Amino acid sequence: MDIQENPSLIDDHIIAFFQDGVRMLGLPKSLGEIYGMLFVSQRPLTMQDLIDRLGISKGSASQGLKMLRTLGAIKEVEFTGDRKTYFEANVELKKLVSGFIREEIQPHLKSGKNKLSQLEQDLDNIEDPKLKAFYEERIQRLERWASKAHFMLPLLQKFLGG
Amino acid sequence: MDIQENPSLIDDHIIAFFQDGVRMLGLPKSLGEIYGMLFVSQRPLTMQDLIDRLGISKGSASQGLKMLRTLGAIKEVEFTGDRKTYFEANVELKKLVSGFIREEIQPHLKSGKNKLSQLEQDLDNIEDPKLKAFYEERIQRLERWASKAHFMLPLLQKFLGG
DNA sequence: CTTTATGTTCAAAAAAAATTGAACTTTTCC
DNA sequence: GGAAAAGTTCAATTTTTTTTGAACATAAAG
Repeated sequence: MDIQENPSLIDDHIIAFFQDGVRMLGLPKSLGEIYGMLFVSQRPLTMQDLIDRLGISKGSASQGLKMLRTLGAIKEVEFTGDRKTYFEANVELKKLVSGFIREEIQPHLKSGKNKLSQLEQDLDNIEDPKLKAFYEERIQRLERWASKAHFMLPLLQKFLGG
Repeated sequence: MDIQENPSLIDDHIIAFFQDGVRMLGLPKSLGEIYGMLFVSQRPLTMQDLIDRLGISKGSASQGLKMLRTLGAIKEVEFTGDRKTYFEANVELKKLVSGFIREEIQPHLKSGKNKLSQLEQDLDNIEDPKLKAFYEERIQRLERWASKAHFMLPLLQKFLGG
């Protein structure tokens, strides 16, 4: 077994934890690495810190930080007399969940709703009543699903927000 | 605007709906196509039906059906005197949700739990009390997240199962 | 036993997604 | 102004995921 400096080992493990975590959510691995690194840091870090420690490119770091900001998963910290922007992790689950819902789930539900309106219009062009009844049932089912998904989001937030 | 046979048009729209739907869940597009096709069919279909109608390969169809079966999203139907296996969609949301949780979410949570045990062990090797306290707080936080995720699943099922 | 229909498997190909790095912009400092 | 530091952008590349299709299995029918 290797002997290794402890904080570095535990940091690696936490970063790996987030690498997998974001994978489950369908987000790129580098997002997890960056967030994990910030999560486990006692002080805010610059983009260059992340590049050095994680061995990722400038482009990845910049894009990853941008997306994490959009998701509300990190916040910027400015120090007077220092041109660099520092970042730290938002560690409240509530914020992470609401950002994810807003950026990753809502848009899908919205586009799903649009598709459902289109489907309702499609129905008008079906003559055969039997066939029409069948499609109506199916589309209504999809609408019930969409509605449940819609009403579940606030519940999710409430439950994870405490 | 094109004039097109109606059921085929609406079928395409429903199939597209599921193509996007599975994408949101991180599943391959062909799964959505196959499920959508079955969802919108008034009678069970064979693998060959799916290949012909969707224009996908035998391999895709076979693998897709296998995965949908594992997810509990479809069921097999046998007709006496017919060698082929027919498939139909399970259209109860409850079944879809529980299959997805079982196959796609639980394994991730399980592996996350293992990683957390490892992290607790890592803690033992940290000497500096200040540092140790910091890491302890972070790991505890992750454990609270994992616990919430764990307890949310039955809620999800309950809410979506009605 | 041989042929044909049905279905599975998996290495290779194709497609999609993530990452890189070089060119570019902006800001600060001299 | 111009040099240097910090950061962004995006076309090209790499990596990962999905799909294909040919070889293989299995089982029924002649």
